[in-house]
Amino acid sequence: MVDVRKGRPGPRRTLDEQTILRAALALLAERGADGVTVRGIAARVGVAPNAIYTYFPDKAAVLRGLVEQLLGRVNHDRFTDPSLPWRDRIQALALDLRAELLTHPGAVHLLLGTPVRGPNAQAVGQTLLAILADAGLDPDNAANAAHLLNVHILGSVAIQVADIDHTQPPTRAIPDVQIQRFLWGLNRLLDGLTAHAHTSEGP
Amino acid sequence: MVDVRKGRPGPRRTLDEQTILRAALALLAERGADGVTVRGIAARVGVAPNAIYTYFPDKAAVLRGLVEQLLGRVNHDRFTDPSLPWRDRIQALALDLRAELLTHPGAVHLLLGTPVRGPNAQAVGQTLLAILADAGLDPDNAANAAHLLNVHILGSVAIQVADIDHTQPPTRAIPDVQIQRFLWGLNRLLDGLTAHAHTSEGP
DNA sequence: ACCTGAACACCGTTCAAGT
DNA sequence: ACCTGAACACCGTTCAAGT
Repeated sequence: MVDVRKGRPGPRRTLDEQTILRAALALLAERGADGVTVRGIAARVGVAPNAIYTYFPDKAAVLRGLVEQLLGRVNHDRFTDPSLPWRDRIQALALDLRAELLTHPGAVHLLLGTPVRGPNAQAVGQTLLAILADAGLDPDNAANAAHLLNVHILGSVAIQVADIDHTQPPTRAIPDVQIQRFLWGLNRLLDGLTAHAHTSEGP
Repeated sequence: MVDVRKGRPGPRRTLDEQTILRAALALLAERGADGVTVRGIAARVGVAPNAIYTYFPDKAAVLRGLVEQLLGRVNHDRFTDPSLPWRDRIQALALDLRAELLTHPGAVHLLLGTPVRGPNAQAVGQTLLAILADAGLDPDNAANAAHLLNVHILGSVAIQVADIDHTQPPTRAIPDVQIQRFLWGLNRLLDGLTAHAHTSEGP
């Protein structure tokens, strides 16, 4: 693909950030959060362990990139249509995020262990804020509500994952009770937001 | 202090579970979650690393004990008095738990990384259920609500801790904004529970 | 600039042995 | 039963060196 002049070795440019992050994501899926290892990633892409440090300053940076990659897989643009009821849109977005996090066991621990400030994270946050504005919340309340929803989604998944684990990654059995509890809580929460939005604005 | 007969070494019984857990708690306070190490605990109590395995089967068991120890420090009995408004009691309990978790940075990651099923954890859960029953929730709804509150408390603290870190453990600066957001969310949530309790029981 | 080999300072855990 | 010394199979990260 790229030009290979005559000498073989030297700066071979076999890697890039995306390749590393893909390997990390695969490792996360296969071996869980503890399986995401600098040495493991390096081995998977066929390189010496310290070669990773050419692309990332340290492991924490790799994990931040991994989380970003994960959030990029959530298509939040689907929920911007203001003609749909805002409750439905938030519920759908919450379910999507939850599902994406549950697909990669241990991803939540990364989410909760690393400050999430990348572009994809902000994009999801903006979508959420827009929906909440449609719901009639002023900016301050919308910010609080977005944080509250974040807490509920991440907290729910984290606790669910903590209670399972011990088993192999291919735990695909979908616990129906868990999703019911998640939705029950989400709806109580949205009830509370509705009530607050009504008291905030006049009759 | 203890009797030293003639031969010095042998089964010296210098340790017990409590001593180990106290050392682990100190380590958690001083060095954060990653600082809680089998070797570190052993060094702190003056013993070879593998001596710990006489009292705990593995590190995970030590962490479970540590979390239990932590939950034991929350005096939830104070909030059983049914003459006080249930909202106030839940709020006080939530603030207590939150404060206890924030006192030991990294404790939340242990809470979220390990299934919590010990007696102290169950006791806190029972107190919460009792208050929710006083609020007029039937057992099913009370169980869901207790879980929801759990999620909010643990999730809030986890996100807050994740956004700080990087600094030394003695970060005692109390962020006022964080507690306001925590209470705002908690109150939205309680609003939602109130609304649901009213629709559940007749007029 | 990009990669490797070797090393450093750590981990959790196990095993054989001593008392 | 309780503890130690030594070892195993790992970590993340750094450093000097090669191209």
